[in-house]
Amino acid sequence: MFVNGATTSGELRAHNRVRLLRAVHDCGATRTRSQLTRDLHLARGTASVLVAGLVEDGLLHEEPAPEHTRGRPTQVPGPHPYGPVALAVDVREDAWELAACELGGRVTVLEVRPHDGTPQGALGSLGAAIATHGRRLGHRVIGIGVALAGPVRHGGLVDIAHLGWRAVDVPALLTAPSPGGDAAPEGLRAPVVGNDTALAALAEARRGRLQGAGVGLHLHVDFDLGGVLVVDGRPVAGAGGTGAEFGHMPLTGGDRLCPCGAVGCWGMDVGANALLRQVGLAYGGGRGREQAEHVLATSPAAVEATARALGRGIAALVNAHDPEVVTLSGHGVELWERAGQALLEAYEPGLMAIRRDRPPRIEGSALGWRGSLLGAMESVFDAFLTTEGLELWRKSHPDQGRDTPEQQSVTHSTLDG
Amino acid sequence: MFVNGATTSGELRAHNRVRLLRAVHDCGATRTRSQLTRDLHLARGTASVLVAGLVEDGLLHEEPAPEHTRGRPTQVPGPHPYGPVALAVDVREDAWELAACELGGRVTVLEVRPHDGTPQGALGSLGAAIATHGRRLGHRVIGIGVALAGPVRHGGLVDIAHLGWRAVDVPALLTAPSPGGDAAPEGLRAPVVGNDTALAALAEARRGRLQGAGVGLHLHVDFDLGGVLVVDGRPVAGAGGTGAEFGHMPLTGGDRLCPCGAVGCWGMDVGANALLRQVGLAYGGGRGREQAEHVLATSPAAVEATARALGRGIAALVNAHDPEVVTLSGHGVELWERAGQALLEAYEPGLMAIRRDRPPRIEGSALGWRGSLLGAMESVFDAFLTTEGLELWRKSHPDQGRDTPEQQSVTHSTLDG
DNA sequence: AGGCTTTTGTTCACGGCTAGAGCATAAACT
DNA sequence: AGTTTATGCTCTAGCCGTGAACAAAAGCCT
Repeated sequence: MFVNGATTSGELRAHNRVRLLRAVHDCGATRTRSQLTRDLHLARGTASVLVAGLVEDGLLHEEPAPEHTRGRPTQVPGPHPYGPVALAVDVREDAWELAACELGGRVTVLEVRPHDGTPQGALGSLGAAIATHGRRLGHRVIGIGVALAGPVRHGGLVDIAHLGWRAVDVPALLTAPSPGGDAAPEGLRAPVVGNDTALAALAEARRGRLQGAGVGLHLHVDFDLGGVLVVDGRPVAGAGGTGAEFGHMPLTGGDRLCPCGAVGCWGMDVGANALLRQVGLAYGGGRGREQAEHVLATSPAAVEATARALGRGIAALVNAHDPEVVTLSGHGVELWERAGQALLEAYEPGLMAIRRDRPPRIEGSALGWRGSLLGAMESVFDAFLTTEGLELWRKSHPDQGRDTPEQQSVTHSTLDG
Repeated sequence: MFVNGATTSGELRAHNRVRLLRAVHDCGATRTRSQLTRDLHLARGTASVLVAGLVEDGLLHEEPAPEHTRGRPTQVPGPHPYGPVALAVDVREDAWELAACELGGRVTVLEVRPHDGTPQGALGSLGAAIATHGRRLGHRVIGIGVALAGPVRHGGLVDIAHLGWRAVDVPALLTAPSPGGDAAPEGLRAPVVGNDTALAALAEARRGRLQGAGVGLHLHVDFDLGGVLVVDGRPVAGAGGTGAEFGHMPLTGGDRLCPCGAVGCWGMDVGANALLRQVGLAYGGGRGREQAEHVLATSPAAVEATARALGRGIAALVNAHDPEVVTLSGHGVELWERAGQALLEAYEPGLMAIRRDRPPRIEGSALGWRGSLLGAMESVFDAFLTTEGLELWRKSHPDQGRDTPEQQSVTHSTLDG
């Protein structure tokens, strides 16, 4: 029932390797070795052996700490220059962004490209880009995480109602050889697809304002509204992976038919589509991002109406789940900044009386629109930073200790370029 | 971030002790030692040492397995006759029930008593009963779990709107010396209070129809409606412990003021109060259980209307959370049995189109009205079956290996009597 | 500049733990 | 009664983290 329990001496070592690497990753490679030793309650000798092993395996690289006080100077373990790299992608309705991420979370954007919203248009060019960069990074690639603006069914079938995507097999389209483009190189792992809201929540839990929260609620506002509960640092993604759809509950008393097939979904009253509808403009189909931003900037009435709908829904969710914090990303940040008062005026009366003394605080995300991309990265590292993931790396990198000159130049230049 | 990870050799042993004990508890002490050895991937020698240690500490007791095939017969580890006992209580609006539970989950009901619904009336007599039985069981008592029909704020403050309980300090009232009754004996642990819905969900996850479900939804129907998400075998109890209130979301479009202080809560349309209202009877105040049962048995129209409201709300929650199973307890079992068709007719249209192919199954609880009591027990054992919990037991039972005659008679007779 | 203090990295003997092999045990099968 | 089969028990080997002693590398003080 409980995860991650070592039962033999060997697993013990593996488990401590994971803990150390996880600690380095989570703090962004800022903690010194002596700090890590203290924080993880390790003996100095143990830490010594562990770090040496991880350096040997090409996972870590130590550099002198920039600041000293007294005593022998310590080192800062960070990503190995030829160490693991996660490819992360954020696929929106109108463009995609591909990035490479090192252990510790440093992100290098590799490519950004607009597309036409069709599965082939969006995923064909992306598949080729992944193949190209994947080949250049070689065995350093530990996984590919893809954030998508729609429910992701088990295995990667994606539906985006307002774009007409119905059960699109995203991993298959991404690895299929595109005409004129590269085919996916052998040995490249299959992409792991996730919902953009769930991944934004994951990033918020690891590097944003949900850090340390036992139970948090994250809402992501784009054309419509997504939301998910975060428990112990992990979004609750549902049994089939499609569980970040808090927008599809009838919380605001509407009776409009939602593209999802249900009636009165709350998400229809919050997001770019709702803003456009408020001012009488055409909406839907994943179009109108600029117009919606214009409405946000110029039409306080529409913004406040949307903020009130958001506040009413948040109150219902807070009643049900009792989160510690509520975080907003995407357009939610602007709604909160521009019409926070209107939001709170709808929020507070919707709360149960016992929650009104200390309602959970509402915060805009510190990660802005980057959350989904960062979450895609974190999902890759979550799979890697396990005993199994590290064992796989070890097997495929048997002589990482001695730096092979050819490998250096090829891989190193790519991530920095 | 991850729980339960051993980092030293000593913790390793402690961790394996917990795993073994947990396995015995979860299967109800039915697995043989050889099965446990295989299931936990232990070497036979290791299992030998572990079991011997746990027997020595007065935690386990081995008996010959009733059935053999070929080969040397094996033993079945079960609860030690003088081993740990959890006290569990279910406090409803009109009565409470106190039980003693052994490792493995065997329940012995100690006392059932009606009360008048006031904090003093309900908790005074209960506190005395706990003191009496607690004294008799002595150091065997590892904790007291209390299920209560209202939101439980951090530390044990309970609000039950329709009974007029406002921030009632339940642990304090339970341990205060009652006039003419027993005071709590020294050393008896403070009661741990939980919400009845959350505890029913916990029991369902451990011994009911949510077993093995990664994400499940549990709804408990009594006078009104409670609901909670179950993730990896644990109900998500919220930041302050009041997170099992799915009934307080406006999912059915009503505009009635709820006793909780919000408007249009879904829970007002599902439960005994709703049934009474449907047929024009007086409702509220935690009264009318028999009348409501009469309505359930004789008024199909009222039952179907309630079932439809339940179905509509479940659809919204399924949309949001994508659970694997939905389980119903309390009156929910009867609603499902008597008006399952009406429930499904409201359920299916409320689902997102992508969920209609394989909607999560809905099931009545196998535990009936016993869920909350069993959940209270499980919450006590969850705290006990940890490295810390077992260490405490070991310290307070230094000579458990040799059976002390006096201790035998006193403690043994009590649990069976 | 030289010695002292402080903090960290390294090495190694020690005790604890599990794995696994070999042997003993106790039943069912032939 | 002997054989087969599965399990329990015992002991050695190998691995792991601890903690102490020692080495190293800086800042601080005189």
